Amino acid sequence: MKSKEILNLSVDCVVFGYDTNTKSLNVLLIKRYLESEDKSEILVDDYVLTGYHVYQDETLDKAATRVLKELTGLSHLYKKQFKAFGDPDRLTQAKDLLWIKNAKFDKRTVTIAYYFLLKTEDVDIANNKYNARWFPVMDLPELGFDHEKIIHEAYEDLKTKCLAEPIIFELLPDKFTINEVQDAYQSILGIEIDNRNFRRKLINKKYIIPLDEKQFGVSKKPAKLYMFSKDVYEKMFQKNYLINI
Amino acid sequence: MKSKEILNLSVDCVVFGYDTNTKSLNVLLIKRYLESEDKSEILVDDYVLTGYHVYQDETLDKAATRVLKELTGLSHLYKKQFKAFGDPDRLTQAKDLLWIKNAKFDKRTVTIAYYFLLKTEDVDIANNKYNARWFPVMDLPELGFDHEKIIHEAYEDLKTKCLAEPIIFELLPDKFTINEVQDAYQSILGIEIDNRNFRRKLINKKYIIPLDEKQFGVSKKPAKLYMFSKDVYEKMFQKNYLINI
DNA sequence: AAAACAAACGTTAATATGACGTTTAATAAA
DNA sequence: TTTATTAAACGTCATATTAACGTTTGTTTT
Repeated sequence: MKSKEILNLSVDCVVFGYDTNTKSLNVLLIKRYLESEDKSEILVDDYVLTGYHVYQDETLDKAATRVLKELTGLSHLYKKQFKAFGDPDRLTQAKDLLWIKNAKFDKRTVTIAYYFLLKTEDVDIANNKYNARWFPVMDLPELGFDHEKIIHEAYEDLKTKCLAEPIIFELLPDKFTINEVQDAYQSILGIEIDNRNFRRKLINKKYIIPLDEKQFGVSKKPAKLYMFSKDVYEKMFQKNYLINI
Repeated sequence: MKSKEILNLSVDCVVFGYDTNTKSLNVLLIKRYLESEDKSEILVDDYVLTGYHVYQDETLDKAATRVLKELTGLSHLYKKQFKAFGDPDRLTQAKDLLWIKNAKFDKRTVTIAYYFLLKTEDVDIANNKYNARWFPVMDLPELGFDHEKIIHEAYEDLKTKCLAEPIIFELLPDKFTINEVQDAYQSILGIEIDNRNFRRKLINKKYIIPLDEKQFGVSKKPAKLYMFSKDVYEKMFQKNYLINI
């Protein structure tokens, strides 16, 4: 007979926001700050991902979408369920013991981790009820629980997916320059790319549509704007079975 | 305040076994057969993946490894946690209702799904206490619960991974011919590959080591044997940041 | 009008791929 | 013992892609 264990089931959302101006991939985090009852002691003072208990009759995907909506006000973003974290001691390490003793998490908590892709500018950070803040993925603050690990695994998955699918455009504005795409790849993958080769490669793609528009308000020669056509991409697309080992 | 819900937490294992002789990628399944108490009715008669409740103090990875060991007797195989399935109604569709009414699964069951890679021949199927059987992934039997979906998603993930990492060798014997590798790719990806081009490509890899050995017992010109050196692969390996969109 | 500079275009060699034809070495049949 | 058969293994060539550079163009700023 199976023993019934009380579990918590939650989703956690790694919200990746790319900032075209600073060329930085950021993660949206909320403050976890907790004082002891007599206010003599700060129990925890760090940042965490947003996540929440999955409601009784809710699918995992819906729970993640709900959490994201509450945090950012946004829906219909690129979403990926990338890993479940459910080791029995995952919330009971080191300093988090204090939090646990506060009886919030007395049982194993399994969290289904998702990541979302958007543009940093699309989140109205000033009016955010959770006081959420952006942090560059390369310069994260002190993180609670195992959330640093979760972010790290999300980032690894994102990097792999960037190479195989045109999800970079989920991170860029609808109209972008070739150099902005290059900057995004460079920043996210941590590599240098030759501009001339990259430009040629991108312009030759049928689903990169040149617009009759240029940047304006820039202090040098303004660059031509392009857009990504998901439509064209999907229609022309036939899986490229290149064995790249 | 969070409502506490009783949950079942389980792991499910998609065991992929490749058969070099039949050139078939197979999945290891066990029979689910259940009669009503008075034996007047067959409640369920189909196949399912092996899975089990995660023990109280067990990590998810260990639970999966334990289930695999009990099923196949094997350890140290290629393993990947690829997706969590936890929708509230996932075990309560159609005919599975009978099973549910039998009160085995009265609550939401979240399952963390893994897949494993091995050679079909490495499992001693005759002495398997669960009466496990191999089924070609392209010709699966009637499956219980949402296990067809789970297998399908595992297979899709495997195909993607095959293109980017040399995991094909997890499915092949230690010593193999070039044509056996080609057959494996063709069978798994469902494509045709030109033998002369494929051979050239593979032989040029430093981590494909030619052996001073040939096949024997074959009725035509015996082929040269090779092995894959994970060691060489990892040492020479520097991530190939080819943006393939 | 000139300087500054990013945007945009161009060149060439090396490498990889795709689509084929040919030779070789083993067993099986004559 | 020779010959046929067949998969293994090798070779060729045209095209495509990549890497590594140099050059020109078109704005804005001085």
